[in-house]
Amino acid sequence: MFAVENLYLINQVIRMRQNPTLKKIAERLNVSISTVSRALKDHPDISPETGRKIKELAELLEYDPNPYAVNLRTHSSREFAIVVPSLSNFFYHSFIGSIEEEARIYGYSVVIYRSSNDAKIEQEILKSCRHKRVSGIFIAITSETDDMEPFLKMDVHGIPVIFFDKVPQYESCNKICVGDEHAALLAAEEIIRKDIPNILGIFGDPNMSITRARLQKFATVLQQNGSAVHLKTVHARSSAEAEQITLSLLPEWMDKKFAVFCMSDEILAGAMKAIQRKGLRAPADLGVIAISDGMIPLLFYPEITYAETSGSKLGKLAFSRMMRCIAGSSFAQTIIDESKLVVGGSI
Amino acid sequence: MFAVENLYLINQVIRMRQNPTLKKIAERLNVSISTVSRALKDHPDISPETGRKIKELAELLEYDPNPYAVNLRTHSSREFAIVVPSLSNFFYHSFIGSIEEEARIYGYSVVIYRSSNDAKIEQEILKSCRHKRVSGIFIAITSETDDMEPFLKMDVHGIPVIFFDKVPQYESCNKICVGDEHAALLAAEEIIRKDIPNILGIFGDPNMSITRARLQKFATVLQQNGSAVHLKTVHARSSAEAEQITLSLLPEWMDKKFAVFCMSDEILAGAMKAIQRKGLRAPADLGVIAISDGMIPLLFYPEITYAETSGSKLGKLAFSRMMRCIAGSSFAQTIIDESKLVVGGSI
DNA sequence: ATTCTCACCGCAAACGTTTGCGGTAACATT
DNA sequence: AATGTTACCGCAAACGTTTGCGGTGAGAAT
Repeated sequence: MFAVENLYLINQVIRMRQNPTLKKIAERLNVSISTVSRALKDHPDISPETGRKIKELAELLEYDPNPYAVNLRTHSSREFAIVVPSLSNFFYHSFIGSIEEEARIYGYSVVIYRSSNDAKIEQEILKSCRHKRVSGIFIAITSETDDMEPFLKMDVHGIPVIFFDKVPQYESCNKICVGDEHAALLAAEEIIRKDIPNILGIFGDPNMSITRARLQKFATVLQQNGSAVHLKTVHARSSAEAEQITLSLLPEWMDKKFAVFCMSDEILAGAMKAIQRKGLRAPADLGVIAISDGMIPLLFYPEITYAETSGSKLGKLAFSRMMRCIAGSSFAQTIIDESKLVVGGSI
Repeated sequence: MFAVENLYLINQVIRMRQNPTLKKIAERLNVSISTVSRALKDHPDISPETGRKIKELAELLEYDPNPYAVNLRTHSSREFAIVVPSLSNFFYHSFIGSIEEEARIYGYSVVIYRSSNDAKIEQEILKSCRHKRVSGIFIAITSETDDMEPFLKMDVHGIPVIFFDKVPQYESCNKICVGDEHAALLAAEEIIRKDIPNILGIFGDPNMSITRARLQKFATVLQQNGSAVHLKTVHARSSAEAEQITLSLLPEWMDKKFAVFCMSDEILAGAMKAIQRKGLRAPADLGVIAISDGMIPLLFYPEITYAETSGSKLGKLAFSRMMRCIAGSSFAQTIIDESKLVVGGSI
């Protein structure tokens, strides 16, 4: 008596614990597993009658195919990986958010990896992606990544790789980048429009390609403008350094009409701190303009005018490129996302 | 001749494309699959000699077990899920980062899901987690989540759930929360220490438990302090609303010695905009103090004094709780993370 | 009555692991 | 010489799916 009750209980528990499988549905309906499998995907070989019954029961039991079994059989994971150097960055968040949104629609899930800007960790992540047979990889590489071989290996394994934001030099791969030149152009044009003669341009690490691109274009546009614009450029490797530099430079600019240009959010944060510290206010005492992902500029009053580099737009572009790769397009392409000027009131 | 060459090529490609498996290693070494499997996990039944050879070859071929096959067999995915209402939030980033870091050490990977604060999507995510048999779930629930049933279902399936930050009322589950009361206490104490008689307290949506907790404690501590502190509390549901309210209230406070308390980063951002707009400066014109995750306060000069609610610390706590659950601890616990005061210069 | 179509369905192998169980030598114990 | 022990290793089933192929019965065509 006790034993029977016990067994019943155990069965109950097992029933509860286990997800329904094809086999269970098949047994309940006295058909074969293959029939159930086919019915669930509307295979023409299945009669309408049988199909209906199977689908009804599957619905009732909340059947969902076991993704691991499916993958083992078909090698398709319906899972994307996004690899970024860091998560503390508004740009990547909006990128991730945008990919995630699209992926949901197509029934994919998204795994997010953080390389901590460490090439070693990046390698490990790539390996794990290979073994997990992800459907595709979106990656912003670390600043020290120089070996393309792991990425080519992905290709051999049939896993498409879309580089975004931080992309390698290597030509024939899919890259989706921010329009560095275009953003710099927009900022420079706004400065010219406001007719400001003196510019303090604060840029990032001169070794980064993004710095070179933005600086070069920014300088060129200002120079091309007939009137003599005086541009002084400095480099800061961190927010704190940007603050320091700005702080030490501000005094000598105070007697002229001038503006500060910050090439990134990080630098903007530092520069704004120095500006506040000196008790200055835009746009009365100076102009401020930046290239930004669009969060920091909104924290100040007046809001900072900036050329936006939109992560979510980049995400959409990257995703559609990815889908094309999955559909079989083997051809590599570099897409550059144009920027747009968001006018605050700081210049 | 051509055919032979062709075949060779095809074989090459196939060799390249396919990850090494137990079977391949076994064939190369003329041993059985079981032996390889056991050797790779140092099973005592395997002779040192055989073990060495197998491990060497496995190393050479960069063998890694196919996670899908392993899961199918063992039902262990070594994969955690983190579910958050939104990604645009510094607190969640640092939480995610911290979980991810720990997980890497233990050989787990992390999937991040975003519920968009929508209970429907949250449901779907949970279902997908169940079917993927994730090893565990960290979740900050949406504000509309009221049904505990899906979570209990997880338990039945043997998937531990750790609630963090936004947790349900329900008693017997694992919750890791920010010490709302403690943070409010720290802020209030600092205000008392600075001997400021008038306080404008800006709080969030009065229906949120977090608001109630912070408000209640904050008010109580101020009241308990013998000297008569005047506290006016207002509620804002967004950054913009906080700005509006602050803007309209500031004029009437200008003639007194006062401070603004912001219960969150969102509100702080709005309030600071109003303060800048009025041309006021802390700490000369007014005091500013907040409860924050620690990013926004650093953008201003002087930096805002705040009681920190650390996502990364919460992550560490949540992770160790998770590991204990996986190890078999069935007992539920609520952990509250104490806050700490970070002194800027705004009060 | 024989053959041909078709619509419908099941068999069985395969994906790559893990693991209980059983087997075989070699050597030590009676 | 028979038995026991020990160290090593392989067989085979199972996890849940997908899919090529072959089979059955019913009706149509010859």
